[in-house]
Amino acid sequence: MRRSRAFIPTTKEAPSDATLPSHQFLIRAGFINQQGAGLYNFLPLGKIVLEKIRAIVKEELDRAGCNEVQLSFITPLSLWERSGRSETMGKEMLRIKDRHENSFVLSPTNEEAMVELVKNRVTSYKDLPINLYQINTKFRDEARPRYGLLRGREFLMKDGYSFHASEDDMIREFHLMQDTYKKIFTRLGLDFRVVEADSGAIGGSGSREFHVLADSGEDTLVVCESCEYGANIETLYTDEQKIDELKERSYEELQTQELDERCSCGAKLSFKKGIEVGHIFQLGTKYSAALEANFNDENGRAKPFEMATFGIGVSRLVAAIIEQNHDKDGCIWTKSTTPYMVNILVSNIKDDEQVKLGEDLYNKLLANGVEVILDDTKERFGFKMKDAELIGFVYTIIIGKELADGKVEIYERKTKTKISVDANNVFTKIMELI
RNA sequence: CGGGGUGUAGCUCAGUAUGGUUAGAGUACCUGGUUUGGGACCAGGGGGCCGAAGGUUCGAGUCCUUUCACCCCGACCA
Repeated sequence: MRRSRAFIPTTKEAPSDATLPSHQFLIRAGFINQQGAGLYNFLPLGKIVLEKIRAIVKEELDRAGCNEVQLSFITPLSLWERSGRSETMGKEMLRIKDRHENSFVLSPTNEEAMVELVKNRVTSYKDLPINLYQINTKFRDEARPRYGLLRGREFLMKDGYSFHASEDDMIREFHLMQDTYKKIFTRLGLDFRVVEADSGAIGGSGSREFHVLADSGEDTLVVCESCEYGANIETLYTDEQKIDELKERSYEELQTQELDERCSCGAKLSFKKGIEVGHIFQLGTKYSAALEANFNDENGRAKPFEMATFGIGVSRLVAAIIEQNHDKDGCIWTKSTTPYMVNILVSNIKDDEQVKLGEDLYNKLLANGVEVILDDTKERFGFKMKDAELIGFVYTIIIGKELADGKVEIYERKTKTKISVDANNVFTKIMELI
C-alpha cells in the first residue's frame, strides 16, 4: 500500500470523550471511529488488524478440530422464549420486528441457535464429539457502553460450542480448548493469564477466564510471580467487603500491596489488572435438556448432549493489545497483529535518489510477500515519524539524508532504536528481522 | 436504571452570567512560495441552520419549554 493512496485519517488530538490509551490511539491513528454509543467503524488499518486476529483464531481452532460456521445474526425471538433467556437477558437483547410484526433478536450469543442447529442432525454417539464455532457480530444493548472497543454494544466475538456423549469427553475438550486458547494468545504476542473464574458449583475447573494483563483492566487478579497460577479476586475471596475494597484500588496501589498468602508452588503472589478476552465454560446439559436436544447412546437411549462453550472477544482484543502495548507516542503492535510489518519512510520525496530506493525496496518487499506500506507523501520527516510512531508499525525503514553516504536506518517501534545499515543490505537485513 | 455533565468549523475549545454589527481562536484542509531529520514558515482562501423542534422578543449561540444525542460516576453485564 502506498500511503498517498491509503485512507488513514490520523489526528494530533483525540476526541475529549476518549479516556483510555487504546481508545485515544486507535482513533487518533485512524484505526476506528465512533458511530454511536458503543458502536464503532473499523477503518482500513483497524480492519487489517481485526482480520489478522480472526485468522490466527481460526487457524488454531481448525487445527484443534473445530468447525467454522456462520449463523444468522438475526434470530427469531421464539428461540429465546423456549430457553427462558428472553426473560433473563432482559433489555440486553435488542428486539426488532419485521414487516409482518414478527419479533426478532440481534444475537447477543448463540447457545440456543447452535443447539437447534445440531439437534436432530447429530443423533448418534458415533457422531460425537463435535465442536462448532463462528466469528461473528454480536449485539448486547449494554446499559453503559464505555472504553471504546473494550465494552461496545456491537462487537466481534468468536463463540464456540461443543457437544459430547459424556461428561468426561466434554472435560477433555475443555482442556483441549484451554490449550488452544493459550496458543492463540501466545501467537498474538500477549502477556496473559488463565484464571479460575468459578471455584464453586462445577468443581473448580468449570470455568476459566483468559486475561490480558494491563494497567487499565477492569478485573483485579491475583497471579503467581513464578508459575502459571492466577485467579480473579471475585472468585478467590468470599468476603464481599474485601473484594469491593480491592476493586477500588488503583493499579499503582495494588502494585505495592503485599499478599499474606503464597502460591501452592511456594512463590509470591501479586495483584494485577486484567482485561478479559476469553472465557471457556463447562455447560453440561443446561441448554440441550431445555431444548430437548438428544442423541442416542450405545444402548439406544436418548440423552441430552453434554456441552461446553468457548468465547474470545476478537474486537476487544484489538483494544487489549494496545492497552498492553503502547507508550506516550502511540500504538506498539506485536509482529503478528501489526497492520503493516514494514513502513518505508521516504524523508524527502523531492530527492530522486531517496524516492528511487524507496520504490525499489517497496516492490522487492511486496514481491517477497512482506506486508509493507510506502510513505510517499510530501510531508516532512518529523511529521512522518510522528505518524509512524502513532500508528505503531513494527519497523520503519528511514530513507533520508544518510543516503548520501549510502546508509539508511531501520527503526524499531517497540524499542525506539535506530540502526544504520548500508542501503545495499537493507533488504537482507529487514528480511532477517521480520 | 439512579446521579452528574456536555452539544458552537473535520478535531480541541472560547463566546452563553448581563440577548444587540457580518459567530471567533488553535489545529486540520485548499492555493502559491520558501523549506526538508522529529507534527515547519510566509501570504491568501474555503469551511457553521451554534444538536433538533417550538416559544418569548424589534432582535436569540445566549432566555423559556420540549426533545434527541453523547460523555462521566454508580448499579448491571461477558
